[in-house]
Amino acid sequence: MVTNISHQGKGSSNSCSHCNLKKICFPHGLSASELSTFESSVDQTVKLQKKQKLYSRGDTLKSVYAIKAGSIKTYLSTSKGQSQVLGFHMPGDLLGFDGFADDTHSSDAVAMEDTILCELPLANFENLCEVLPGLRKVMMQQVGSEINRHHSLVLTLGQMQTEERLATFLLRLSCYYQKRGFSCVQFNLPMPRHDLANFLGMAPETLSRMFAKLEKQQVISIQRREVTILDMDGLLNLSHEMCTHDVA
Amino acid sequence: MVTNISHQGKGSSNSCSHCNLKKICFPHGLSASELSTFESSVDQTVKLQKKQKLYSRGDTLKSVYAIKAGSIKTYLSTSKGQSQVLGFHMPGDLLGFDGFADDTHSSDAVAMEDTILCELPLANFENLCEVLPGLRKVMMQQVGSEINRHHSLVLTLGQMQTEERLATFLLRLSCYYQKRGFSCVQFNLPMPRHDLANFLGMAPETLSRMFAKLEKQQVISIQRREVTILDMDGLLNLSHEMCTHDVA
DNA sequence: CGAGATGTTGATGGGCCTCAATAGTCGTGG
DNA sequence: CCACGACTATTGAGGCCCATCAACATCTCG
Repeated sequence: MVTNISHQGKGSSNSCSHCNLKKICFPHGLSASELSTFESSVDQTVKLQKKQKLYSRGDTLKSVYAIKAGSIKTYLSTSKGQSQVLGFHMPGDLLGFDGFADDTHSSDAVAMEDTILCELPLANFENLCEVLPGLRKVMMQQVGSEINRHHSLVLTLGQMQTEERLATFLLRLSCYYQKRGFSCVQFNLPMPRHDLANFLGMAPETLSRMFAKLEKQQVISIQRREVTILDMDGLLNLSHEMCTHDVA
Repeated sequence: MVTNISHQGKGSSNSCSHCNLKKICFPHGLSASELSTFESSVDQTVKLQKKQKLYSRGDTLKSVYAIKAGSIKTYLSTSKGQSQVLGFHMPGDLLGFDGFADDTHSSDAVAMEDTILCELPLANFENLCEVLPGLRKVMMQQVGSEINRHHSLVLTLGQMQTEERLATFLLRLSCYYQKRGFSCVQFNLPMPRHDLANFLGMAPETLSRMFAKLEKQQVISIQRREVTILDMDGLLNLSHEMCTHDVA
């Protein structure tokens, strides 16, 4: 269960209307009056240290979370000790939809680095849906985006070879950063090789070899976790996919 | 676009309160009064012939659908002509969540046999969410279930070997039929080998070999599309997974 | 500095894809 | 009723992609 999580009450920093993520986070699409109603219900901030869990499989769904800073990895575990990374989540992303089916989380969420999240308790959320039509719309959009991301991941894992999986991932990450105002040709991988390989359904050694292969083709250059895309068209050509979806 | 679809107005047969699927479909969890409000908005029935499409990638989201009879396959296509089956949907299942992100369908849906669906226009849906708290709850549950199914599929494709994928699939299908009151040890595969192999991320030949392998181990018997599970524990042992999720 | 975590590179084998041929099934029409 | 072709499914042979094992290099941090 969740223990040792640092909760703290609402402070001046916890104002959606002044948050620099408001265009991609929860409040996206809410009117000014709706927003003021909304932000008064986001009554807590959660702080996690690196490797600390936000929730585990089987935990009761208590809140929906938005990442304010840091990053979160979600994953499933099997009875045999295997695991599958489901996604890497960054500022502006929402977490907790995995618990909607039966109010119980079906996956695990852990902080990849020190992370701050905004917490919207489920009871507040349901009340807000009653009075804020815009929030219902936003929620359905967010849920739809999550489903689309899963679809893309299934396509990647089911049909692509390892090189194409990596190329596709890099392109999505590039788009993802671009949307948030960062460079789309140079960025850092927020996760270790081990996690990325697992996410992409391959062995870490294979991932390393594919990075080397892309470097040799002069499509990218990578040092440790810093990626530079040298040939965007080449990368697109390897991935056979338009860059239309969010990163998963 | 969708053409040649047979729409017909509401008739006596289109009553949710008398539908034998009401426990697993949309109305699940609605009160009696909510249900009567709800069913007056499900104003059409859609009939599809085998191989006819319900919607295609890029179509505007107009309605959410519930399958009344028949079965629907959803899939993604790539620019290279590849495709990935996302799911096989049967009576009581809902369709259309893939369009919530931007009111545009991101996948294709086609009838695997002659199929009848109940149609809930999006405008009605949004109005109903305004007045029916139970509907919002049900929708979030359904969406959560869909997300959980995707999670399981990602795990299957990302981590399992072909034999384990098939065993897991058969177990989920077994649970699925059991929930609907059918036999969990003998049932028919509603899809051809080609589609099932694609869904499970393997070549049709590999799928055929895995069926043969399971037969040789006397875990199942299969003739054409009729499956009989001979050794449920053996199947569970091969799949390394509890049977807790709906079939995808 | 030393230990553990992280990442790279090489050698080897196996799981599964591909290609090909055969068999079985279904729908259609003579 | 059966013949025919199209579709679906099975089975075999060969080879490649990638997992595994192992060794080494690099980085992080107490």
